[in-house]
Amino acid sequence: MPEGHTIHRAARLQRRRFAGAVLQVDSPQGRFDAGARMLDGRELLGVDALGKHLFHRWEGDVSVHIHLGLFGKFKVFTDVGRAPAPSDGVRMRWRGDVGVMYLSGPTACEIIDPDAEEALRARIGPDPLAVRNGDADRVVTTLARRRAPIAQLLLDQAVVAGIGNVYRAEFCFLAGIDPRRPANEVSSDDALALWEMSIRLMTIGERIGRIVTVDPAEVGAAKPGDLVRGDRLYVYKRAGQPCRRCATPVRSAMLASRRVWWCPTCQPG
DNA sequence: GCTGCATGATGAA
DNA sequence: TCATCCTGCAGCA
Repeated sequence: MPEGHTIHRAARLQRRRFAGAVLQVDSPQGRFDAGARMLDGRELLGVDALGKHLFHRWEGDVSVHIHLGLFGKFKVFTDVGRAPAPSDGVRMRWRGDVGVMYLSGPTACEIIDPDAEEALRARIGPDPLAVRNGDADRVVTTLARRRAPIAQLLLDQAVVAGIGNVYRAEFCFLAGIDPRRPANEVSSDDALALWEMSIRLMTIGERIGRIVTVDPAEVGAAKPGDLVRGDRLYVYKRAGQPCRRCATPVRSAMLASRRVWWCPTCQPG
């Protein structure tokens, strides 16, 4: 499910499997009929991701913008003959010699022109999975200037791109910061630590395809991929359960209409 | 079968 | 801050 690591992983896997292939494109659901007709029979040239946005580059200078939103999913089937029938909700389908891909539930699936793409990219902040020079400074500076709760800003895609509700709660835990603390009261060292852990942990998430923030050594595992469900996160959705570090019950609250979790002892206000 | 919820984001008020 | 859109699935009757 879709935080930035999911999108970047999807982009990488789609690139590997489908780039260079001529694809049959349609929209079983019908809501992308016009776009699908335009793409049908073209070669997919490339796939790239920025934050939670993904772009498909097609032969003939056509780009498609995808945003999975909360519900969107890509499903890829390697064995063309054995791909299941698409569900009613499949917005876009690809079929080719190399595989089959179904996209369902996206917030956005649209042909995008260069100007619109440029405008979109301009409002996306630094992406921990696509780091550029100056990104760390930009994030630290932005956080230092804003009074909104730190956890709220970590979800703001103009501030940092790709972090979602799971990672933001986990990063605040690992930094020892109460998620409700105003961002301008977070030290620049802590802000930098948040940025650097987002790079480290989201990179792991992109590689293994799931969110793991718990240090494997803490639960006697060798690597993040070995952690079982239930051991992978410190605070997300663990309200009332004991903190893994200090046993204090994990708390939760709504923050700008999204729920956030934290340990009141490890994350003092 | 129905209800509510979920790792997201937007536009109106 | 609220309503709305997007889909699938767990939990319940």
